[in-house]
Amino acid sequence: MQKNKNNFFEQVYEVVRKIPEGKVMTYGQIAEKVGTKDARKVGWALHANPDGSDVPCHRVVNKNGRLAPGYAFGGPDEQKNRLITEGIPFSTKDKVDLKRCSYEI
DNA sequence: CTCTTGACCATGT
DNA sequence: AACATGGCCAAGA
Repeated sequence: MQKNKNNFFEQVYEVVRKIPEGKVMTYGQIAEKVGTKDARKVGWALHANPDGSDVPCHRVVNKNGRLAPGYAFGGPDEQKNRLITEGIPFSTKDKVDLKRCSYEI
């Protein structure tokens, strides 16, 4: 067993990994779930996260339903495309319909 | 240890 | 709606 020096990462990854298909989670929500109030840490954790692994970062959006333009893995188009492919409803062209896909804890 | 940056959030103008 | 500021917290240089 390894020492969870990055327990925060582990928790974030775990939560994000558990997001079902067709649902998205906000940074603030994940932040609370991992026991913090700072959504920034969540965003930082995902950025420091080994993308392409088991963490579907594209299912993680901010509170405004906004994605991460320019800082995502391949661009907002890619993320949007993925979300649509996963079956995520969109409220607008660049925003996710949190009313329909908010995954509650 | 100090300073800067950051995939956020809330409020004010 | 867009821009600016403050807050919180952790990592990188």
